[in-house]
Amino acid sequence: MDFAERVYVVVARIPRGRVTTFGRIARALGSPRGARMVGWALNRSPSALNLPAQRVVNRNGVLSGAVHFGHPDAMHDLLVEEGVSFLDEITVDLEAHLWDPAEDPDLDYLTVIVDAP
DNA sequence: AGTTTGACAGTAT
DNA sequence: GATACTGCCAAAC
Repeated sequence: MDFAERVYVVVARIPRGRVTTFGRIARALGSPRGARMVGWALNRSPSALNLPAQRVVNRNGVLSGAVHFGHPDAMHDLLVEEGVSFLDEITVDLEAHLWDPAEDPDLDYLTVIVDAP
C-alpha cells in the first residue's frame, strides 16, 4: 500500500457536501507535513476510481486544483450540486463544511486493513 | 544516483 | 494582516 493509495482511501470517505484540506489528510495519514504529497497523489490518481477530489481544497478553502477538472468551474459546479456554499467563485466556506478525516472513527480501522501484508 | 517537481502548510518577518 | 521563506518526501526522469 503506497502513500497515494492511502490518500485515495481517505478522499473516498469524505461525505457529500463536506470538504477537507490537504494538510488534514496528510495529518490523518501520519505525515503532518506531507500536504504536498497529497496533491501529488491526487494528480496521478486513476480516473476510474471516481474520487470526489472536488472535496479537497487547500487550507484557505481555495479550489487550488480546479485546473485539473478540465473545464474551469467544473469543480465549483460539482460542489454547488452537493450544497457546498462559497465565499467567492473559487473559495468554499470552510467553517460551514470542513470535515476532518482524523475525526473519522473508521479511519484507523481502514488503514490497518490496507496496511496489512 | 542526483535532480526536479508538486492540487501544500507552518513559521517568521 | 500579508508576504517570504522554509520544510516536506514520494515518484518520475
